[in-house]
Amino acid sequence: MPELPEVETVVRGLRTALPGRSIVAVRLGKTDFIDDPVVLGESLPGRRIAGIERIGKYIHLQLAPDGAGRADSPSHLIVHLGMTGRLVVRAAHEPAPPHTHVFFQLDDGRELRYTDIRRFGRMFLAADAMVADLRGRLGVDALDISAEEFRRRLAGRRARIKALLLDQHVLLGVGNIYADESLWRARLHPARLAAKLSKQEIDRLRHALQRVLGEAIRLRGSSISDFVDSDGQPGGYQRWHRVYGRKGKPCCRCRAMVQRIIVAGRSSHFCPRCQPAPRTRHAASKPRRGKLKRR
DNA sequence: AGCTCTTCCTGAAAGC
DNA sequence: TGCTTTCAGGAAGAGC
Repeated sequence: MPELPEVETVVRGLRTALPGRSIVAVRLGKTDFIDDPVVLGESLPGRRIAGIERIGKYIHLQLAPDGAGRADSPSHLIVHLGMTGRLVVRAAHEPAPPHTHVFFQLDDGRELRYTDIRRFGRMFLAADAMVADLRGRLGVDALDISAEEFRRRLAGRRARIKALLLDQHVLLGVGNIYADESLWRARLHPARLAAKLSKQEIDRLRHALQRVLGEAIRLRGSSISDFVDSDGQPGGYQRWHRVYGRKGKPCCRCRAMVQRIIVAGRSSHFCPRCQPAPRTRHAASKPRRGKLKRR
């Protein structure tokens, strides 16, 4: 599933292939994941791709100003890969895999293709203001966030740390795999409440997070089920997962059995020995004695 | 504020 | 063996 390292890998690949190319034609299959497929199909032909960047898990294709004089046409194509989305550049004559729903025919005989089995992805055209709005609603990129900013965003939050790591309004780019891997590395239980983490624990978590993300980018992402880069190649970081998908296997640090529980509605993998569970109020509280307050 | 549940979707894996 | 059920999850919205 594409998280920050996978999206970064795709963006770097697209950057070697797309800038300077123009979109000649657009062919669409199923379009229920596209905000306005008609406008997308009509306004992209003739547009030149100027650059590609990553906004969290979003892929942002910047389009050069419209040569046809339609000055008001949106100049940003935003793509979110969801769970199973793939953006691949291929020669136009090569057969496309099943569930390929968008074909951007390029002026060099190749095609940028969007394939998405489950169609959890999103695709839309955006004007400048919409991109600014998107950025404003989202948190700070997990790779860039400073220690101070990370502490500030977790301070006083009574949510579980796992929930906050996944919350794109807090931190950008982290999904289930890298949340679990970072928490293992920082030796923090996923159900710990953010407000109860010490400064040292928060700093340790940020360090673990950025290290895990950096290593994953170096290995071109994790391919669990569907992920491939813009050349169609899988990543390599899945071989280095320490807890994700390792339920029942020994912890790489202490040999205790890796467990899987649901935290914040997400399956969470952790080592019960390295990542001690928070004290629940239940277990800690003494039976109530004396008179109960009337209300 | 933050939790749980639901929805979207398909294919793999588990269960019978 | 072959069918049915369950599960996975990013994000948003509802309801509590």
